[in-house]
Amino acid sequence: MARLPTVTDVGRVAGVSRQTVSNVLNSPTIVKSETREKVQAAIAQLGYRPDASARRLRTRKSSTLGIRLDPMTNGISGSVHDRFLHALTEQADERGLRIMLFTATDPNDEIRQFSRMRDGADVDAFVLTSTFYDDPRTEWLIANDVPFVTFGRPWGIDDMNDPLHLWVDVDGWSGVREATAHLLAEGATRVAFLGWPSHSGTGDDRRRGWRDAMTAGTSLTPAQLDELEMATEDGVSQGRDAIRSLAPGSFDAVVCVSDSLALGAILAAGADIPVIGYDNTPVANAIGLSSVEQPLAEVAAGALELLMGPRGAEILDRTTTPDEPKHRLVKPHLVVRTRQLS
Amino acid sequence: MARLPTVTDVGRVAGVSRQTVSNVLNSPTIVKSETREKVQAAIAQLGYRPDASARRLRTRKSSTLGIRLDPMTNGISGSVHDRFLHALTEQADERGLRIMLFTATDPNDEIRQFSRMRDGADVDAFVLTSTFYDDPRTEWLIANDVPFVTFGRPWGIDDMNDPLHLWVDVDGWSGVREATAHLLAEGATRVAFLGWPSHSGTGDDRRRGWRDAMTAGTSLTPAQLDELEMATEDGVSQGRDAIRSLAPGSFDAVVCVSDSLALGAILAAGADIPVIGYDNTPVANAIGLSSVEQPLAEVAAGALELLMGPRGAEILDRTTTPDEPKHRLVKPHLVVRTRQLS
DNA sequence: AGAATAGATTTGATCGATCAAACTACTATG
DNA sequence: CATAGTAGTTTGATCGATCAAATCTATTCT
Repeated sequence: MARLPTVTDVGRVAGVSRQTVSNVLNSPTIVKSETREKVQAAIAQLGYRPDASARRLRTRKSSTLGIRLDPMTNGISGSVHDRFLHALTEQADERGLRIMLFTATDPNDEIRQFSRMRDGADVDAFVLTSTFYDDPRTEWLIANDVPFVTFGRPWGIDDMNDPLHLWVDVDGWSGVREATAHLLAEGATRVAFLGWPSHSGTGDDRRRGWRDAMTAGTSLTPAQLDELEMATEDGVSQGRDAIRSLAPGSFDAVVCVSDSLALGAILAAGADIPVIGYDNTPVANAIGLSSVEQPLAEVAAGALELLMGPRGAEILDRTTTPDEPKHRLVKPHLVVRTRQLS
Repeated sequence: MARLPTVTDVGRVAGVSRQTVSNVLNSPTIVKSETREKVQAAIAQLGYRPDASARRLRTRKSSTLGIRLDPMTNGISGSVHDRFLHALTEQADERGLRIMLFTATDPNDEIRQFSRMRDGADVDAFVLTSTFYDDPRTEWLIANDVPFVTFGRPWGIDDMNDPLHLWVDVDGWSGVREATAHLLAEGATRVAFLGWPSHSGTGDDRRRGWRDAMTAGTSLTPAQLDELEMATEDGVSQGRDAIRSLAPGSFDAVVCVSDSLALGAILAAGADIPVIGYDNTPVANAIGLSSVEQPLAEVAAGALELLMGPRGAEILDRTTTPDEPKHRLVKPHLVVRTRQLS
């Protein structure tokens, strides 16, 4: 196969220099429009594409985002990460960015990967998912001046407004609150909450949503709410066991922090008790489980906007752009379904 | 932040030339071991990492594989792609390759993306998933001399042994045959098959597995088998409706081409009828559904082996390596569970 | 001893693009 | 009229690595 055309080839055909070709590509406004058209015709004629590696070498930008591919420990909810990744890839492409994957066994390994990819000039920025308390990854990235954005807010309280930490998150509080209110409006009076143990920021946030809705919509006392509140690790059988441990008749509906737990709740509680899950996974769709849907396309768009500004095609240096917003909280919405199962 | 060290910097510290440093990295054997150690010490001391863009520009290799991220139209079975991607990323990393994602709306759009990424020297090779009859993508890649491997065999009969088309696939015939034989061994006599309409190569292959097992393990006539065979689009409700259309008592077990269909079958057939699914998705695990597990790590390893040879770190030109194997069929295995549902 | 050979390392050129500065042609200004 | 200014374009240098060929050194052969 013949050598691919270069800027020089295009220039020769168009009767201009290589730099003018480069200008047509990168700063079209400074080129006389007549010349620009000649060059564009030559580009089309030769089927020219800029060589990504050469451009990256010169500009010191890779136009690539790194993102860790989670191992599928999440079970059913893995599709959330998957859908987010898809949305991110699509929208990044529109902005001229590529997505590069990596894996890591634990946070420290992940930091090692950051270092590798960063030093190799492989990526310009990282997108992190599943942040947690005192996340060492974000500390490292900030300390080493590597641009990044997280899907998930920083859960150490002080960090929420750290201008160096860009984040997008879904307002789980609002989502669970809406789900709970929906159940109350449908006639439930004692909505149980099936959540995660409280070391999870995300879980605590969703729990507050349930508690606030219950406090506002019922006359139950805090102590009574405590009895409706359960915490367990994620999983179908864990959900089932948790609901079985409740006294029958002590609750008439359940809100869960995940579809896995919700599926377990359905199995234990039977057809008469309405259940609402979280994440709107394919399973929820399959069995007719109402669930809180995270607007992942919006999250992806938000992440890119924080990194690149509303329209740009370049990663901004956040230390020099104090006016840009630093975080974004998007609202999920409840998808109501009628049960197909049991 | 200080400029990152280059080969020249390393050479200065080690007291050798830049090319020797390069040799230590790329052809360690030609460097005297004493010198090699000095250079390696300098590399460690400076924390040197080769610049990926510079290397790629010079070598004309990106050390990157492109893979399309499927939209989650697959519902429950999306996790298969996800797990494959994870295994691929991990093993590619071990071989010094990175994985770059892209999306496409249809096969022609995908071809356009191939062209873009290829011309930009962004990727060296592609990994394709979900091949189908007369796939235009593989034709294009072969015609344009772009290395690739597919997860899924080419379903046009002549193509199966095309030495230019590298492929890995899971032996669905064997998986479904094993599943069917298992049900027969457990006492079933009339195992129904819930498959896809016959324009799908994968589906046909799995159907043959069931038919062969039934022919070998029962004395049912072909006409009787026809009555146990169903075809429908994928989905839980489709599976449920298909099973409901069978006369009750006309079957005593079901094998399905997917976990989605299997879940539908369970809902329709009730607790007494054993059902086996395919893909071993998180849902199967959650509800205690037996299912055929695809060994995706093996598939990923096989894909890389076909592209790069058993140990290499470079993509081979398959036109010049007639001795390397061109495809690989891996055997899935049945995961037996006891039902947790209904 | 002198030449040939292999082993180890260095030097110059190059990959394809962009940056920075220089140049050209033409207009505006005192 | 000469000088400065500006828009548009070109030339030389550079990013960091590897390739190809040259150089140097030690060893072997006739």
